[in-house]
Amino acid sequence: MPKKQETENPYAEWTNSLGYLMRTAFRSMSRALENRTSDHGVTASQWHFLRVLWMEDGISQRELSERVRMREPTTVVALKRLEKSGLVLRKQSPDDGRKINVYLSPKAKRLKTKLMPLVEEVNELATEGLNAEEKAELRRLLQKVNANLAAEDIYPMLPAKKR
Amino acid sequence: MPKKQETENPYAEWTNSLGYLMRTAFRSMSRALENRTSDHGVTASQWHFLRVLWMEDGISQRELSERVRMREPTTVVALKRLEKSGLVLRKQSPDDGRKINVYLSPKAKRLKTKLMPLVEEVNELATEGLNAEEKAELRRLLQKVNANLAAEDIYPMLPAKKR
DNA sequence: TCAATTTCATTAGCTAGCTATGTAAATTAA
DNA sequence: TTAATTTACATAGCTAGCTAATGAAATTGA
Repeated sequence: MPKKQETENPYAEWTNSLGYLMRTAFRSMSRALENRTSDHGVTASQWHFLRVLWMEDGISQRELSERVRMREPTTVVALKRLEKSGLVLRKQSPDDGRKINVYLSPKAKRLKTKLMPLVEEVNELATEGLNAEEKAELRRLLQKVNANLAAEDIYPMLPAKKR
Repeated sequence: MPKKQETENPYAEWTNSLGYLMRTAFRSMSRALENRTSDHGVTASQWHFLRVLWMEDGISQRELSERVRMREPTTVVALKRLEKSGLVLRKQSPDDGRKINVYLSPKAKRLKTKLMPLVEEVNELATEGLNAEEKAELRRLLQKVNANLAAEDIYPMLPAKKR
């Protein structure tokens, strides 16, 4: 164990823990994002669902859950709110009566061009002072962490084969 | 912009976003942690508060909020639950009638030796396959992100001067 | 010295996650 | 071809975050 910093900074030990760093980084990013998107009536959580739908409009709720890596009840509740604010429509699948497909409203599609720059802004703020290699390295390392934890996680890592 | 991977993986675009990676990494770690600590009646959220108190027993609720970087109402509610499960005691400060100091119970102090290895296990699982330099780099980059976002965040970065 | 301001904790009420459980449609198997 | 199983969604009830507003003690300042 290197003990170099500890005398300078009494908090170094636990502010250096991966869990602490993840938690604070995630919450700070969420807050920064929501500060910007809330003017358009979109929360940080909703943003994650919308981003997937902008890529794959019309997928089922189950598929959507897998994409955002949230459990089904979380998705159900999130979609109810998105539906209430007129951003998505839910239609029963004609092929399979169990499935409900989720579609973006025109309003939600228009929002994409407004929201994307805001998110870009947050990403740039978050990675300010990092060069291109460092930014790529951060992503790579986080993906590795995700892959490592996927073993005991809910869904297989994407791109997912149907299990 | 390198476009190498995009043709291989249709999800590469948004699964590469910093917000997505942070969110999934944080939630996966929380779940992995809670899977292990729940046997001892401790949630992932409570863990963060306990860890600070193991370092600085007897600090005020406000100070505790700053350390874990959560808002005061979040801390109040978390402490109520910790108090109810017999892990902390809250005593009004004799010096300042507004302050409430938070103390660990003997039970909570004993828990430290049981919980620390579990958390260590999660950290190792999360960073499996990364060498020492990569682990250090991940921490360094996350700290940089935290520092960048601190500007529009709630509390000044630690170690904090009293503001 | 006492009125105004600041600080610390709290409450109320909201969104967002989770697990456990239920229900109906589709699929599998007897 | 009907009974059992699986799949997809929903509901209930919980913890954990947040903002806004309230209350009470301490501090400031006229």
